[in-house]
Amino acid sequence: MTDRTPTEPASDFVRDRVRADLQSGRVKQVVTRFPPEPNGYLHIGHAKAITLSFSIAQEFGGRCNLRMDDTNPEAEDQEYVDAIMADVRWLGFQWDAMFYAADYFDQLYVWAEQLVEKGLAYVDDQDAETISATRGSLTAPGTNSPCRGRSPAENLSLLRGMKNGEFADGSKVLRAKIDMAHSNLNLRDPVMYRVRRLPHQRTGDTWCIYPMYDWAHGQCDSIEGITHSLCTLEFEHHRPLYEWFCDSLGIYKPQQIEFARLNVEYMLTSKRKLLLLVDGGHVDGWDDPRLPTLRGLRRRGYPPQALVAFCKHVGVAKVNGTHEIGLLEFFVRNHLNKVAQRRMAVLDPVRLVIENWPGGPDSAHVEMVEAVNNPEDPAAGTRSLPFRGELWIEREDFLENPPKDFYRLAPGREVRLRYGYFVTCTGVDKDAAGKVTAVRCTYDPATTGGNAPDGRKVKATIHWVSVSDAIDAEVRLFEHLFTDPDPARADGGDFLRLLNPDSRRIVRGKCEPSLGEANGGEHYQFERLAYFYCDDRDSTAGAPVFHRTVTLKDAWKKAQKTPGRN
RNA sequence: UACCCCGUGGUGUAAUCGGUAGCACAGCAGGUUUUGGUCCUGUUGGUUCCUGGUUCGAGUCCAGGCGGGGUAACCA
Repeated sequence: MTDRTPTEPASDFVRDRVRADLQSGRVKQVVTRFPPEPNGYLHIGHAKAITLSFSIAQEFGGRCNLRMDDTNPEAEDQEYVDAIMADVRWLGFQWDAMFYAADYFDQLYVWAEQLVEKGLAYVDDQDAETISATRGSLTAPGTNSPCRGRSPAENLSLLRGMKNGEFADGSKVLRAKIDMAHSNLNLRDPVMYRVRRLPHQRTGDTWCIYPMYDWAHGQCDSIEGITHSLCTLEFEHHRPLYEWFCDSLGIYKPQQIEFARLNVEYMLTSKRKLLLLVDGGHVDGWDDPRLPTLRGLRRRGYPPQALVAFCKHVGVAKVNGTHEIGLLEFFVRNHLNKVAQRRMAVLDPVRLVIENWPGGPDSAHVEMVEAVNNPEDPAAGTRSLPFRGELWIEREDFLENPPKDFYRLAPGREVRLRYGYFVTCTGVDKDAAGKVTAVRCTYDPATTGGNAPDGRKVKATIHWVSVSDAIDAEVRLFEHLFTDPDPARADGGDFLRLLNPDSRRIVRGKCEPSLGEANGGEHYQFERLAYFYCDDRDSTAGAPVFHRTVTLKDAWKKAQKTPGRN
């Protein structure tokens, strides 16, 4: 951690434990770690684990390592290692040290021989199916392998043979000798090493035997002096084995503490399901803005600070629950409100014609108006915008027959064009089908900048963009990827049926000219609409692409939906 | 039908050694406002899963139920 100043620790069962260990003297300096397997991309669930381990170290003045749990070369790849490092940094965390489980393969092997010599591990010739079949079931005990009685000497020579490549892949495994009838299936002689002739991204062809998770994880933690090994609930049953290995080896034994993984409505974090979405072409890739991957959320425009604030806020417990997506969105809006510059853009344009504009609506007469960049941040300054006799306004900001509580534009009604003038609707043009093609109005030249010298009020202020100055931009409007808040509920591949067909809608927006210079990676608020992120992948010079991050709260729209349904 | 973990308003979480159930989001109602945003104020929701026990006093301790989750890869 870069900042080692202890901050105010929150209160939860993990921190209570850490505090107690510090007080009792069992632990002098807290050391945690984040141990991803480099076989996939990080998602919001990992963000919680990362935030937890890193911030606990930070709060208690300790250290936190990043460790690649690369014990199975099958699906692991350097590409993922790089992506994971980048994502952790993006969240704003810096590890004190970076390690790889593969760095400990030599030590692990030495320890394996020790266990063999102690008679606590043996080489089994049975194949995978047999081992699985003899493990018993949840309710029935397993049965001993015929190889279980081999002598330490024979096991040692067999183990060396495995290591030296004398046996075919899958023909032999090293197993811990514990108890085939144990109620915890993880203790029914778990496999420690398998023979697998695969090049490892870090150790190359050095090894043809690779350690299993259980045989590696605790010892890696031990070597690094991890004091609190935080992991998710499904590893609870592994803790006894984690401790059995450390105890049998007589090495330092870290404290494993399990917590509930993060679940958020409308989001899926299962690696397998995410893979199905990507491989099935249901999304554009691992960084699709609709995905809960960190890379996806980044392109959606979710600021890392908001993600971390959310993760800290939800806390940590042992109950498996699901968070409302609204809470996450609250943190996103909360952050963006303070940092995003405001701009005007019209996404569903209809023409507003100012009949009394000097020289006529389509005259070259133009006036520059000053607009505030961010009312929450005076330092963001102002910009000027061209105002003319023909403007684009949002189609939904005009209603020919408005309900009583609609106070935007309607025949005879006066509203303010933000930073521009007060305009009064004088009529409407429609096509043969009855669709509004233009809204007509007159403006009050005395209301420059949107200020009425006589102090009269208008109920609404609407946004606009000058027709002849507008730039077109591709705008991608995202919604939840699924129609059901709990897509994981559907088992198998069924969750694909819950995909929201409207999760991405692409429109051409009419944007104020300054948006032509938007750069990838920038966050904006399009006033009265939503927060948008200028995509750094698809935007090109002068042709920005905007991603809707999250809409602004909309009291009007909500009022429309709730009372009479919608 | 084995073992392990868990059970506090709609959601998530808090409550020093047992001592009034708090916070955030959401909801609702006002106020401010050149964004129906932000901000400010007020406010509705809980028999702390149930039953019994210990105690002056139980969300907290004990017992028994009920409910939810997890676990049977040569994956992690």
